[in-house]
Amino acid sequence: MGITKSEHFTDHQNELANVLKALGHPARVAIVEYLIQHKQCICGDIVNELPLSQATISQHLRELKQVGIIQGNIEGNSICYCLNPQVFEQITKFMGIVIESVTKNKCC
Amino acid sequence: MGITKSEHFTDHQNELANVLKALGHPARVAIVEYLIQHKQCICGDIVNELPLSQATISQHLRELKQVGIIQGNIEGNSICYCLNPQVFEQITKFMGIVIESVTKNKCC
DNA sequence: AAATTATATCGTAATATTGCAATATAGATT
DNA sequence: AATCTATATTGCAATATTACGATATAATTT
Repeated sequence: MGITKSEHFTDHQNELANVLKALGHPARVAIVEYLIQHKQCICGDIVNELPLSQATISQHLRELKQVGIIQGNIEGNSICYCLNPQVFEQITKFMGIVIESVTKNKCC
Repeated sequence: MGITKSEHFTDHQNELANVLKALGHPARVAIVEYLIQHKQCICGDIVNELPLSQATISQHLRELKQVGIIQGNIEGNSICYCLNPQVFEQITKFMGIVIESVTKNKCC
């Protein structure tokens, strides 16, 4: 099929999965890492950095933006993108719960 | 195309992306959450929990196992799965770096 | 206003993912 | 050893993702 049965899962599960899926591509990890180092970017910066076409980079930026990982502000001619901390706090919170749970219990 | 150009990215970027992609599906988030609560599971437990077929659940478990999110130990007839903390520490480390970076710099 | 610069969108091809029925495998029980 | 129980694998259809050339849009500069 290829269609995820989102309706069977909780909002929380769907939202978290969407954010993690958006981060689940090396180009998008690379974009986030670029933003960690350079604080901000325009689309052209990433086009120069990664061996992907402008159209593809624009698409990856849109995906990151759609789930709130980055935000874009119009700045004259171009659009300035930067990281949105809230989403990462959500992810870290989830990971923290997992780690806490796991360290308490030995595996079978 | 549909093919990710992994060869253009670093091992670290590919590995992290693979783990996050594996977590990027609500059914697999649900499986992890089940493991947080119940410490361990066999395939049949998840089949009873989620409205997906046994074949589909088995496939999701395999994906989680492939990237090291869970580990499975043969226990007689069935296979006992549980969470592997190392992978989550890796993710949390990455998220921590992002959050530290972002809180230091205002967005454009 | 024409040209330039920067980004987004459209259309399309190739590949990947999701999901399930059917079947295979393997240990446990009778 | 035949049956049962638990899980994995195979094959397939439907849908999603990835990537890019071509083109559209919109602000900037000449």
